[in-house]
Amino acid sequence: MEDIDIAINERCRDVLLAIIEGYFATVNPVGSKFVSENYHLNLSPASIRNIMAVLEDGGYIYQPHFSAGRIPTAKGYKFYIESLMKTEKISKKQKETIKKTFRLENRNINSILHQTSRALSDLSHYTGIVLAPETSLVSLLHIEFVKVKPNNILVIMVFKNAIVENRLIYVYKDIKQNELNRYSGKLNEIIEKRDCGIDDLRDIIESEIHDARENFYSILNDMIFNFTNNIDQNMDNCLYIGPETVLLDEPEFSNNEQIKLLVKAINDKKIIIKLLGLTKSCTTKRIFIGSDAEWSEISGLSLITAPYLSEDKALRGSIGVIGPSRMNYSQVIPIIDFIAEFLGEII
Amino acid sequence: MEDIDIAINERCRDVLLAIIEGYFATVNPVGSKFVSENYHLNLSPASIRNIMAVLEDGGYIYQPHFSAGRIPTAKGYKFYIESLMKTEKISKKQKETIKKTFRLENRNINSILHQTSRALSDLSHYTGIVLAPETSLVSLLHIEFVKVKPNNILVIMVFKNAIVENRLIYVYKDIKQNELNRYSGKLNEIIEKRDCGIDDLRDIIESEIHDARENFYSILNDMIFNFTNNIDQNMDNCLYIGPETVLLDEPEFSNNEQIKLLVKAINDKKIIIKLLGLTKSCTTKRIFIGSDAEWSEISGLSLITAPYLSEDKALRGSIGVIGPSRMNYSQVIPIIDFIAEFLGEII
DNA sequence: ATTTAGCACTTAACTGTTATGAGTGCTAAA
DNA sequence: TTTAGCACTCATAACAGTTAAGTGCTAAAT
Repeated sequence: MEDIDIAINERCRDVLLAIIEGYFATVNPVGSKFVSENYHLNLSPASIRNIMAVLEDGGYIYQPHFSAGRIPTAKGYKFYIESLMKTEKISKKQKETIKKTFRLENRNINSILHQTSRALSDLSHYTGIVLAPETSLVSLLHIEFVKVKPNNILVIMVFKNAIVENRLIYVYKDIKQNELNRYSGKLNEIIEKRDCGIDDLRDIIESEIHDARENFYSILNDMIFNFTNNIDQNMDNCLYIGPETVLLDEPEFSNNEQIKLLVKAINDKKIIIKLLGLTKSCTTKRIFIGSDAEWSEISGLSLITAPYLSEDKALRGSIGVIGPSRMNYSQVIPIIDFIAEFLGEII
Repeated sequence: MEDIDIAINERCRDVLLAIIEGYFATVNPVGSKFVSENYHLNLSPASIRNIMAVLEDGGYIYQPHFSAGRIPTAKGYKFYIESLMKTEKISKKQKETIKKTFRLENRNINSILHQTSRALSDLSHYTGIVLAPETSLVSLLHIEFVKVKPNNILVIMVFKNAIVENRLIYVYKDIKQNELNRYSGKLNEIIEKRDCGIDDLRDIIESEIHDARENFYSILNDMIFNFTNNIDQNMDNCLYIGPETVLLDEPEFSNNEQIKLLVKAINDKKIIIKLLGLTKSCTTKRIFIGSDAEWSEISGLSLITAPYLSEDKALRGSIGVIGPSRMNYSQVIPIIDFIAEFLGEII
């Protein structure tokens, strides 16, 4: 299985490009005759076969069975994307259309992310995904305690990026709303004075408000414990996935087992979160190709991801598109790049 | 296609029961010989064939092709569930286990609903779904305005059922946090005095606070417009669906097209919301069987739903389980009933 | 030194035939 | 009223044969 290191000359590149484009067009293994007839390389099938043998040694293409044509491998796709493909620039008009699809007024972050995943799906015609930014590190803007019923207090925390999180907590001693207001007032004072995240706040409280009542401590403990503890739970909410059913109709998923793998791969949010998470901390886009080292679970699918970053750099997440490996990279990649940038601007 | 009205006597019932149970066990069309040999009805295959012909005329069973055994129809399943099946009671021990799976402390409603869908999935071994209760009709408990940045105000509304909703709105005139606090203080006074939902509040404001500044009106207008306008959007969030991939491995979905239909049916949330919505306003459970009048899109699947109702009757939603039509109704139904009741208690 | 034509070979996919087995409906006997 | 017997239908699997696509290799041509 180890690829032989081969020198890829001009002719090799041409043939590889022809195979990849031919495969994109027909979704069938591409043979030497087909390349010779449809791409004006001025080479006979026999010559092309020779070159194909070289490309196969190099690990760029493979044969599904002995007497079949060739199909690009993950390595082949990567080479294509990096070196062979001509990226189409996204037109100004298209940019305007994208911007229009976001109704910007009166939005909470939830619906922006939702809308982003839809925009990605609509424009790429594949499945758009959006990983929400982490909130745990963002500074707090406002805290509110609301007594819902005896012993039940709703803790609402507003972060500087307008994200609102809330938890209902149970306290053993009943506390009046008035008293709760005093607590929250005190905390908001602290927050206003200095920039602090949820963990910082806890430290500050411990070191500064020694005279606080016990209640106060227990509420805060519960609150923070709960927040940090529920992150894992919230992971589900953090992922916005567009319609996966469009992928089902792609010709490579005509086989029974392939379909099941596809559905399972997309429903296995853990893996997708892992892959998108890898991108989140990058500065540039990444491409995962099915059966690749990083995404070995399924072949035939590709995931293109790009990070986004809010202007104040407090918010960091990533977006992506899942499609068949033979998707139209030259169109999809600029769309993702643009939407990632645009999303960074508006959040 | 019209079913002939037939009298179902004791023997018919026995044979139908045998066919249904046989089909559940083997997932294959059930023939007369099989029934005769495996169920001690003391009848020869030939007699059973005669009875089968009657059941087929009545529309309770059908043949996939001429020389095949019989499979229950939707009508057959319904008759089985209503008249033939012995419902297993859920044991006290099982009840305890269910209760334990809910960690009750420090929860927001989101995670409770999430957990419910998981519990449904785990216990039934199929796909659990939960439709969140409508919030638009619930009374308000608390309102808060937080200035996020110039011209951007975050509106947070807490309802009496501890549900928190928030929207970021844009206002043309910049308002200081102090002034916002005065506004929210005023609104909270009103809310405290009388029970009112979001629409009521608007009416009260219009008729009572004539001296309010223009800003105040415009904020409120935006806020309420946005809330009522975004309900449709939020529908997506309202549905919690358990793992659908478990259904893929059921033997009836071995065929290519069937799998696609299955995935599409489950991903088409509109239909599921419609079906669950039908149940929400009912007082008792309902069962939808695939290819039925109400759920014609897919055959082979069944949806069992039950409404839940909070103690104060303010919250009304529904839960359900999607599984193959030959699922173990006698076990799944009591589980759903119990969880629906339990969920009503804890929210 | 390349390139290519020619040829033998491999494989998947399709075709047609046949056999098998499961299950039926009907009729006549018990 | 029940059942044994029989002719019939249809799906499925197995088998052999054919076709078409595509390959690798070698020897001839450029």
